Amino acid sequence: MAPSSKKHRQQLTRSGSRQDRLTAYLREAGLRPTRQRMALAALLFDQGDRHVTAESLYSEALESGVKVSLATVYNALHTFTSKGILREISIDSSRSYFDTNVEEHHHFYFEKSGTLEDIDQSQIRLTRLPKTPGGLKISRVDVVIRVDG
Amino acid sequence: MAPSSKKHRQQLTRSGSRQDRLTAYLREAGLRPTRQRMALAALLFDQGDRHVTAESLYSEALESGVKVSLATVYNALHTFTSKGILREISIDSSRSYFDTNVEEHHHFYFEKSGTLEDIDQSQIRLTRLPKTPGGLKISRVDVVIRVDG
DNA sequence: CAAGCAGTTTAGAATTATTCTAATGTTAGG
DNA sequence: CCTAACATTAGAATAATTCTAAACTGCTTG
Repeated sequence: MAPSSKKHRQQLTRSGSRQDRLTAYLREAGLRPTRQRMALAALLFDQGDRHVTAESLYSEALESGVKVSLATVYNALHTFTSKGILREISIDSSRSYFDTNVEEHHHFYFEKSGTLEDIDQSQIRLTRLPKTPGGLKISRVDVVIRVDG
Repeated sequence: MAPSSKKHRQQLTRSGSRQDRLTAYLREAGLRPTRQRMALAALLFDQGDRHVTAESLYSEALESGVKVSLATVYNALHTFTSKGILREISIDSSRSYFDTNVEEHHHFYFEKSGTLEDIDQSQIRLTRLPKTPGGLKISRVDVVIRVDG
């Protein structure tokens, strides 16, 4: 027997510190916590660091019974990125990844599987960066180590 | 008055150390020096280090009166890359660049203009690379410094 | 140097990834 | 509750790239 929608909502709210945390997270980023965003945020942020593509997240969402369109997934990923709660990584012209780790860090790229793995910033020492042309400000430094496997 | 085809060919051959060099270059790479490849190779390799996209090279070819199709440009770029005389760089999911500099080196990426500039390997000191997972072999390390200009 | 085959080129169709559009739905504030 | 601002959606549109199958050409052989 299915719980009444009221009871169900209450359960969600009660067991909801997770929901509440996500809501707060989106709000802090200046985003309205809509159903779709909440569902996607749950998939993204409830399981440690992740690297997703629009398609992979879309599939996951469908599998877990969340009703969203692919356009919404693209929207959410870009919006999240512009608000700083995701980071976009482009390895291959055919694929753009979104990384839930927004700290300064780097990546291993596994050529065969096409997957990424984070490398903590402390694991790589970049000394002697060259002067930027015209003294332009560096907005980001990405190191990608491609490995054959 | 147009030169006879024989004379023309002779001229090309005579003034042709450039042509000959390109022919040799393609041959060494294991490629047949066809008209289209020669024309594209001339555009690519006769003017120092370059960063082109398929579209940009295609435009150049058309402007300089070379008859090639876009498909051929893609073909040539990928073939050249697989033979090691070009190097592919993906900065942005929407654009793939081909770099005539195939030495180990790195890049500045100018976010506003969407252009690249080489950074000699000696200009960056990468110390303490992390161990690769499973001891996998590193096939390449790319450092991209994005600058805001 | 003619013949033929493997490797190339081509136009256009097909595919893939992503963005746009405009209509509809939802959230949050008063 | 009402409403304005913001989000979502399906489907069309766009952009970059790849595929296909037919025509062509460089190169080796006879």
